[in-house]
Order: sequence, then structure tokens, then C-alpha cells
Amino acid sequence: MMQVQLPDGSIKEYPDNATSLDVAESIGPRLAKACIAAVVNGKVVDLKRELRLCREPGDSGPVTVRLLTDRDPEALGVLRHSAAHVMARAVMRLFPNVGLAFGPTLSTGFYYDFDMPDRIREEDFPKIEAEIGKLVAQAEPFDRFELPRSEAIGFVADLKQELKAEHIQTGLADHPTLSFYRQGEFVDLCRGPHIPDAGRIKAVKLLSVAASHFKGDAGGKSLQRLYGTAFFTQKDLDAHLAQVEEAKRRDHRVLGKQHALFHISQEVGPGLCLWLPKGATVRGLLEDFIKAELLKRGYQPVYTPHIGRVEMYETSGHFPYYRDSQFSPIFGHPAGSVVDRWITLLEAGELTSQKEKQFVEFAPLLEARVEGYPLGGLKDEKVASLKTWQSQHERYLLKPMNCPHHVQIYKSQQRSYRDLPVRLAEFGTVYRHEQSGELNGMLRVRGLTQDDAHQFCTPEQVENEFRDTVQLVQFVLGSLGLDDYRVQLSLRDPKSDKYVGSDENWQKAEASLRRVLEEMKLSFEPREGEAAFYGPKADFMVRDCIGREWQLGTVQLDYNLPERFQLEYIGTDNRPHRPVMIHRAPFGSMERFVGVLIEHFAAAFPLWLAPEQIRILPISEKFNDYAAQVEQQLKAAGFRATTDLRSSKINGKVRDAQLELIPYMLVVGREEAEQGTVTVRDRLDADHQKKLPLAQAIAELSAEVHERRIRQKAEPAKPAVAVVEGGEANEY
RNA sequence: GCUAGCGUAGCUCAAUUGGCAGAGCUCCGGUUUUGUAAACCGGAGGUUGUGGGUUCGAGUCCCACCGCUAGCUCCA
Repeated sequence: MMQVQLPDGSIKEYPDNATSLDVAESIGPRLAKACIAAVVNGKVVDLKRELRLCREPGDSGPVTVRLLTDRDPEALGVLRHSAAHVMARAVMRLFPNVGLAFGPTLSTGFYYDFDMPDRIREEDFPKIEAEIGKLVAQAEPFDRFELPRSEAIGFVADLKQELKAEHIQTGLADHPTLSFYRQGEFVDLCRGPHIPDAGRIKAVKLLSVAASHFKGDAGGKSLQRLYGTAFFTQKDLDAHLAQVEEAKRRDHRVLGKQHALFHISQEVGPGLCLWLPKGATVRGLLEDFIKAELLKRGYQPVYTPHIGRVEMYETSGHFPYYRDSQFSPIFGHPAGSVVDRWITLLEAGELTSQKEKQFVEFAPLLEARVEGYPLGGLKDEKVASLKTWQSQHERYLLKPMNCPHHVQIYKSQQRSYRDLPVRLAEFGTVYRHEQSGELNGMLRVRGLTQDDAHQFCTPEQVENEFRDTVQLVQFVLGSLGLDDYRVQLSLRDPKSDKYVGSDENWQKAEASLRRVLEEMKLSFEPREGEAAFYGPKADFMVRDCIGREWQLGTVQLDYNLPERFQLEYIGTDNRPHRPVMIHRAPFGSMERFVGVLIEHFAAAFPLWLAPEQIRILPISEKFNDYAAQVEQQLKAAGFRATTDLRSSKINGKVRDAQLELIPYMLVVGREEAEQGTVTVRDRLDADHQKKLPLAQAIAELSAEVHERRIRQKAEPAKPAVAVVEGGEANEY
């Protein structure tokens, strides 16, 4: 017999070969029927798995069992993974020669990657869904079995599943036994767990198909990834689809065009954002808001140019490290790019003697004198010779980062410990040549303005500075109604060599960040291997009003640049010391942040941010003069107001203002003109209009602006069903 | 960058198997002088992303390039 502990703490005895299903049945037959899976000793497993197999070797204590029904978030992940299997089975029934790759769950659904000769199109979805429907109706069970390694390899070979075979050989090289799941004729290498039978899938829908690469390797085999989602009820699926629709309705690219906020012109270039007057107004207000806040917090404004010498970025490490995602250097000499290419080939060992001869002959045609070039010399001598030439000729880079410029400002004078922390702030525009496939409206662009600042401080000040910065981020996000966020603490992967700086500095930096977050009682998720190459960082993942997450603000510690640029301050001991740098951007970039805000507010900005706050609507042209007086007074009070002087009827004017999401309309006609009043029509509450003396209306609206009040609520999106994301976990 | 799909007026979209490029909104001119989600009449607006090709004839078919979208990969 074995002991089983249930969530209420009670302990019961079961036979040695008992399963979670047996536990459920002993509690009640209805529970047994409702169960999806179970959490045994902390791990989600099949209902039919013997409990003793879930024990660590040597463990003889009671086994903890928590039964999962469709109300537990973990169950949805199990359901979706099983749905991925059923979908794969359906695809294999409908298409020939289908190879299986991976089929994990996502927070919103699942996918399965296929290696197959036919192309799946959206037109094929109905017949695949119909096939899934048949399989669900048959409600066949998922049966687990295990094979020793040697047999498993032959088994998947017999199934002609080459990718699975490769995965067993490489990814699962250290697994002595491998588990499979069978469902009718469909067998898949899989860790599980699965639902008891396909009949548990009550609502499933295919969403999209796209290309992917085997194991995420861009050079690897190209696969077709079929996305879908599944729920325990049709109602949950409908709610999910409604949220997807809501997200589509809020698309900042659509709203940005509709409300003339920004424009991306083919002729200017991809990923280069043109801020239209209304979008620029929103951005300007945000900048003013944060500038005022920075001033209070002891930051000093600086401005720096948009380009800088390549050598500076070589010193900082950005140029060599991110070369592929930077715009090409700007050369002051016509032969600049030729010499650059020459060096690249030399360093890569790809320069044949024939090509080298061509370079040497070609250079003079571009008026480049490279007489000293050691034609018969060593590679290093040649590189040195060419680099000397480069250093004698101008090479500039469109700045990909503001930090080297700010570093130069720090270095422009001798710093005492009394000056520290030095906090230099700039809305700095940087340019990055993002891959074409990455560009996305304002959210991913090639020219962006960071609300950047660099804090130079003593090692002892790091934690205070970091804390102040986190508080700043909290304040600005809170001011915009974005107070639902979590923090990701990105740490280095100790096994990787992509990081610069000493182990000691990394440990210090990571410990400081952790300590402050813990002190501030901010929950955070440590993520190994996600740090920047120069230091750990804390990223703010912000949830918008319909439940989507965006990565916005970031705070990064840097022990590296001060080292590379030999930064110093004079300490109390009258000796030079090395400062620490903190990079931080509460918004991230203005482009991305405004893009997120457009989606968050669905372009209906709160009064303090609205590009046009108030529109005055004269009943007829007879009252245009009074409207002009009202407009003039509103402007004097600091409002962004216009008057609709068109000859259309009031109905038309109201409709247009409403559709343009103007927060307030002031209707003026005979009565208002005679009394010196305005009729205030609130966009969010058109049924309760108030006729107020103009001065009172101004006072009330001013208060709303000064408090930065956020009144609009998102259309209530049903909360997304919580899901424990599996990633590729349930695929081994 | 890769895979797939897409590109028609400022915007949203039509155009049968290859057979005269069209509508609504916006814009401009006029009429109307209005009390809370569209007053009426008229007009302008196009080398169908660019360049080649096939064809008697191309928005439609083929090729290359540019751009957009989704996903992959990347993100200092």
C-alpha cells in the first residue's frame, strides 16, 4: 500500500499500483469523470499514470495528489497539447508524407510544426477542423508507452519520422527511455501529459499557418507551423476570439492612420516613422511630462548629435557586436567602403591573393593611398596597415545607442565623488537596421527616440539609483493607467561567452538588482541568458487594458562601458575610481510607447493627452462669433481646442467629433451666446449634458487635465483564461 | 534575412474566363442656417507599387525589384 496526501492535507491509503484516476474514483465517480489530469508531487501527469512512477527513487513518503478539472489553469495546457496531437493526426489523415516536429502549447493556444510536401492553406482549415471534429467525436483514449532508447530509434524510423529520430539522437541524447503516446493509428514521441481521451476537447479552432524552422534554427529545415487554440467550452473559445477581434480593432497601425497620428512613407523608407501633428502632440505632451519629472529627480538635460565616429563605437563594443543590425558607416573618403570590405575579408580569412591584387590596384582609382600595405606580410600586419588608413579618414556611424555620447559628456570634465551621481538625460534618436521582417508599425522601427538617461554613480550608490529609477518607471506607468506589470530580471547565462566584463562585476550587479527588487517587494522572474552583453537588466512587462503584455521600460546596469572608456571620479582618498553606469528608459522608445498607448486607449486618449481636447460646435454660422470667443478663452486657458465652422447641421458636427474621439464638445447656439454659457457634451457620457458658464466649464476641464485623470474604461474584455504555458516543455 | 500571402484614387473597397478602371468617404465649388451620431446639388481626384516580358489586348498571366502583412529568426 502507498500513502496519498490530498490538497486538504488528508492522507489515504491506496494499492501500490494506484493511479490518480483511482484516487478520483475513490472520492466520487463524478469527479473521476470531470478530471483532466493530476498534479502528482508537483508535476502534471496523466490520470492513468501509476503514482509510484512519479516518485523520486528512494522516496517512500506520501505522494501528494491534486486532481485537475477544467477549472484549473494547468488543465487547459494539457487540453491544448492534446488538441495539437489530434490536429496533427487530422493533418496526417488528409495529407501524404507528413513529418512531425514539435507541437507545444502557448499561452493562447498551440501549434504543431509539420515537414510536408503539400502546402496547407487557410482554405484547408475547414476540412482539417472537420477531421478533428470526427476524431473528437470518436473520443479515443491517449495511451502512453515507453521504449528503451535503442528500440525508440528504430520505432520512429519505422514510422518514417526523421525529425523525431534526429531529436532523439541530439536533443534527447541523455534519455535512457523515451515515452510515446498512441491515439488510434497516430503515435507521437511525447513527454505528455495528455487528457484521458479526445472527447474532452469541446471547442477547437485553427487560427493561422506560417513558416518556421526546425528547432528555431534559421538555417534549419523550413517547416509549416499550424496554429490553433482549444478550450473546454465553446463560450471560452468565443470569448477568446472576441478578444482577438478587440485587439485587431485597436491595431495602432489602423488607428494611427484613421486618426492621423503617424505615417510611414515608402519614399522616406521602411521603419522610419513620420509623426503627424496629432501624434506629435501626444508625444510632445509625454516628453514634457517626463522632462518635468526628471528635473525634480536631479537629472540634467543634454543633447548629442545623431552620428559619431565609428572608433567610438568600436571602443564601446557596439559596432563589432551589432554590426549586422546597424546602418552601414558613413565614409568621409570614397574608398572607405572598399577598405572596410577589404578588412572584413582579411579578418574572415576569405581574401584570395587574386582578390587582394584587385584591391591593391583598385584603391588608387578611388584616390586611396595605401603605399604602406605589406603585400607579402602577415594577415595582422595587413589589417593594421588598413586600419591605420581608416583611422586617418573619417568614418561615422548613425548612432545606434546614446550611451557613448553621454559617456563623452561625463568625460568632458574631471568628476569628484561629490558630483556623483551624474544623471544625463536626453530624448536621443538612434538608428538600427532591424531586419525587414521585424518592422511593425511604430512598435518596431529603424529610427527611434529613446527617453534615455545614463546615471554615473559610485558602486555604493548603485542600489539607491536603481531604486529611484524603478520608482520613476512605476510613477510614469501609473500616470497612464498602466499599473499592471511584472518585472523580468534578465541575468547572464554563466555558461555563455557572449558577455563582457569580470565575473565579479556580474555577480555584484546581479545581486544588487535582486536585492532592490526584493526590498521593494516587486515580484520578478529571473531569466538566465537574457541579459545584455554588458550587464543585467530589469524589464517592465506591462499589461494593457485588454490583457496583452508589452515590454516597455528597462533599467540596465553596466560595469562595462566605464571600463572600456576608462571613466573615473576622484574619491575621498584623492585617488581615481571607476564609476558604474545605469542605462534606463521608462518608456523604452517614444515610437513604441505611443504605439502601445494607441492600442491601450484605442486612440481615445485621456483629456490631458488628447491631441484635440475640445471642439466647439456652433449650432449655425450665426453663432460663429460667439464660438470664436469661446475658442479664444479656451486657448488662453491652455486647451487644444478648435471650432467646427462648416455649414453642416449640428448632427453632422457631433457625429464627426464623436468619431474623431474628441473628449469634449462644447455646443453653442442662441441660448449659450445670450447667457455666456456652453453646453458640455462629454464623449463618454453624451446623455448627461450640462449647460455651464464658460468659466466654470474651463475650471472643471482644467482640473481633469491637471490631475491627468483617466476616465475611459476599456470595453470590458473577458479576462483571458489563465494558462500555464508549456513552451516546448511537453515535447521533451 | 527566411517562408507564405498581399499591393487599384488621400482613406475603405469593387472591376465575370485577360476585353472601355468604378463606388462611398475625404477634398473643392454652390445651395441650405440648422439644437446633439451623416442636409442637398455639382466637380475634381488614377501611368492599377516600380521595371521588364507574354498577348490583337494585362489591374488580371510570367520574371525581377520595392513595400506591406503573418509567422520564423533577431532585438544594445
